[in-house]
Amino acid sequence: MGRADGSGRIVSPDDADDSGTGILHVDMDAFYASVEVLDDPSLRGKPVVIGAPDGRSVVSSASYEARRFGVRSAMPMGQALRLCPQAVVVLPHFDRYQAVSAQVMDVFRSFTPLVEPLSIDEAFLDVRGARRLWGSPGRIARLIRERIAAEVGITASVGVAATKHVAKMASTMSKPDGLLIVPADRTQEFLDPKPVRAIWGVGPKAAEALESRAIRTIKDVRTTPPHVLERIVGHAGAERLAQLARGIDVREVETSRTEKSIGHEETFETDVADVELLRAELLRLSDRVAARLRRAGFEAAGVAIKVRFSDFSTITRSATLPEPSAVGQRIADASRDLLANVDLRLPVRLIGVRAERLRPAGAGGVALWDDDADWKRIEGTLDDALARFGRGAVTRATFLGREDRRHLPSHPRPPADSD
DNA sequence: TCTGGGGTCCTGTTCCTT
DNA sequence: TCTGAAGGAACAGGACCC
Repeated sequence: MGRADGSGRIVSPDDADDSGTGILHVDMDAFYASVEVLDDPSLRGKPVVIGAPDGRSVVSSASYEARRFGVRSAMPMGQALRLCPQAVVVLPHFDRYQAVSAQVMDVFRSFTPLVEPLSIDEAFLDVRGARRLWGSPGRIARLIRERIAAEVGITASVGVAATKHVAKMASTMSKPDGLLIVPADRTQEFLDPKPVRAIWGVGPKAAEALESRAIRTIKDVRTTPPHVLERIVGHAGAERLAQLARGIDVREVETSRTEKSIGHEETFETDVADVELLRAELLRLSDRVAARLRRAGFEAAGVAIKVRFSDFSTITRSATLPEPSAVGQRIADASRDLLANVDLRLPVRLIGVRAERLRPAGAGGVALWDDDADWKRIEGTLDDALARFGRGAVTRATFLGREDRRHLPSHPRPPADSD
């Protein structure tokens, strides 16, 4: 979601050149706040702030009326209300946002199957194959904006370009309720004067590091030698920055994505020093994580916990599970073992559980050996296998994941030809 | 002013295996 | 049997995004 207040908005004229383009980035304007206004028209024109009005909450979304007072997403609610005391604070309704999001995504898919949802309120579209049916990318962008306004009742901003990165930058600049087209042969002139902070992936830290070395614009990035860039942002970062600064972005619009982790975390209303309370909270969070794993048909091979102390310092601890699981108690046991090795020198402000290295439940299976080193592979969990062959018959076992192999503790490596 | 909750990706370190 | 190098996996932490 955009965080700016809409000043400095740039939009394309109706007859704008869209040659060489084909990637759209569509972003709803102040999405949560817009949905609340849609559902309660008396909020229209008022500074609306989404979040809990008290405690330790932060702003999830703010209407453009609120943004004019300096209110931004992720700002502590107390600070937001000092900036804009007349703001109407509305508790979030995530189910409703999901439903509206699905409606919007349906509009996208009526133009092209190549839709990559980035989050609840934005997506990339590849419309290069939709020209014959719907017209040029610029025309498709206009149609999409019209249909979202007419059918859903909220506004969206759209960036049109030859690549995902430039399309995303363009939609951000056109906000709110705008459309900005960057024809392919004007990409470099579009990029060059922009601040480094405008590059997707350059946050406050990287921007400060770059600016302290007089690298302030994208043109500066483009003309900085690779080894200098690498010293500032690391190998992978330098390579990515150098490419994006030249308008090169080879990433395709990906229609399917598999989750890599599922987690829950919670900030306590007041800091907690009681270990038993922390352990109880880990069980509750583990149950929620496990339920989501099962719903999604996944098992986790690893578990991580996160502990944030009263001074806001944060640590994480992670471990590999004895075997992949989607059972709350197993995840909770592992989480509690991890917590036992944390130095609880300060009261705890936040605690979280995350299931990592997800794999389809039952996929991969296990390989089992008997004493003669004959081995069999079966689908399912180790428990399934032991039930089938008997505990005594199995002397060695290993999980056979799709991309990796993890060994049971105290079991040796499988034979070299075992896969 | 006092910092949510959901994630992804990258880097450096350590440990294990070959 | 011991040692060291190389490579990979696991782990911890941080930056970043919405």
